[in-house]
Amino acid sequence: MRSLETPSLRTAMTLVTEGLRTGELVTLFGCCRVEYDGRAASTLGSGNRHVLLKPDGTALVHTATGQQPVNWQPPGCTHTVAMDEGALVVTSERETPAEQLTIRFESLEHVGSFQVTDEPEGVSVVGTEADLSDHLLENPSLLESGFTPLATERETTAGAIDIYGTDSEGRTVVVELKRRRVGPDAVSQLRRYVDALHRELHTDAEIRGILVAPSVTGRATSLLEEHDLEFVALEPPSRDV
Amino acid sequence: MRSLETPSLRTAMTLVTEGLRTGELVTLFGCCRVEYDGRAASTLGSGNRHVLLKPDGTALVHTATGQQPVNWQPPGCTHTVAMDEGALVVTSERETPAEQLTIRFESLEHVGSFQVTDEPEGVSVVGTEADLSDHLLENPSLLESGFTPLATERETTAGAIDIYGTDSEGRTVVVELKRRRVGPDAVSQLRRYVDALHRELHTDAEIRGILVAPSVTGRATSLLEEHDLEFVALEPPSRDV
DNA sequence: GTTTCGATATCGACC
DNA sequence: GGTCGATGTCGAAAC
Repeated sequence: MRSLETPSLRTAMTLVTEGLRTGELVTLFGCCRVEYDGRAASTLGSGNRHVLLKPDGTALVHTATGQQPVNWQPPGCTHTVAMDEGALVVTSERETPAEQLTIRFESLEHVGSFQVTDEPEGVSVVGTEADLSDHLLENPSLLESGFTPLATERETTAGAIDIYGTDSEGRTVVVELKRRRVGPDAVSQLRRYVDALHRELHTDAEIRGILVAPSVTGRATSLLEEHDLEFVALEPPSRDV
Repeated sequence: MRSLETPSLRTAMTLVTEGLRTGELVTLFGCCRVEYDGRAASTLGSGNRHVLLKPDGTALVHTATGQQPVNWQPPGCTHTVAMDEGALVVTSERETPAEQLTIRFESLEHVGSFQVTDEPEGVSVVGTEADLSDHLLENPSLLESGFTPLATERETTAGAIDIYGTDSEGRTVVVELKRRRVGPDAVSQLRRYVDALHRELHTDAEIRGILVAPSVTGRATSLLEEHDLEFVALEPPSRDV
């Protein structure tokens, strides 16, 4: 680990170069301009920002506000650093798609380079759609009495159905799960699966489509009624509600 | 600006407390465990991570890999710092929805606090869907000869139509724009708008639905044909293609 | 590689 | 505050 307060740009360049070479995580804070050109294009005028360069090729530029970086480059990019016309220029670029991020520092308040230990295990998240699926498969009556799940991720030409099964009267049931409140997009998704199943099964028999989520918006409710689809309110498990 | 190498946890707490109080951007690098509980729940074992606390209440926890933070808290949260059982504990929490992020440092390699100047102007991005819309409105024949735009963001019960107009034969045209390659979701969106317009106009006359994007996936192409919708290939402008 | 869909999506606009 | 749709969405899994 090495860290420098108010370094000269040239000194910082040496530290950043060495940090990138040895696979460390590099941070910079200072006054810079940023330009991006690739899938879109953007420019950002001079100001103080925090820059994070990861050993996997990720680059992030953060201002004082917002969860998202104001500019970034995804993993797999190549970081380079150089002096140009008195400025410290950090570039991060990739091909496919061709895009380039250029950060031009005119002054620096801090630069650091840090060794990151391997992650022993990743983050484990509870409360996802997969958990909701498990919960429902273990307790099919949460959907309705007599529901029998037959398959998960059942493939159709329109995509994979979350849960596929039958109801107490033997009708086919298509279940689409969402871990949070749903809008029109989820209704359309469910409808595509029901339509696809009608075609594939070559049947005139009723196929029920049921959207399972904590709640539903008004416009989505209208869409559900319009297409004879149903809604069952169900929260993801393992939440301290 | 203040910056400390391998600070004691207690010294770091003082610097972080002061940085949060004065509205500075605070960074920490060290060995920590992270827990989150709220919309979902997650745990992350011990390891070296980079933590960024913004004056707007954003918290970000980054590992060596990935563009996205491994844990985070959105803007508007309240950051607090305290010592607990020999560890430096940073918490970030909010209500509505109730969620809390807890970062427990057992050691620190660096802590810093930086003043961020106001952004004189934000980032300006070129190549968005709005640019594609402007481009098409200025050159309607890019869609097809004889196309006449009548409105943008025309409201329907299903949502707003990107561009609404008529073709050379006076038929109503619904245009849905996407700045990048489209999948089935965009086709469903266009279909909802065309259906809504049929109902609202109380007409049996043909309404054409045209999806405009750089390209389209196979399954989306099938969906387009299935519902008698059309596709026109068009790139967003201002890209150096 | 492409395609598809989930996400603690985030973000902005509008109501 | 809720709703809706865009995003340089990101990320993973299936193919």
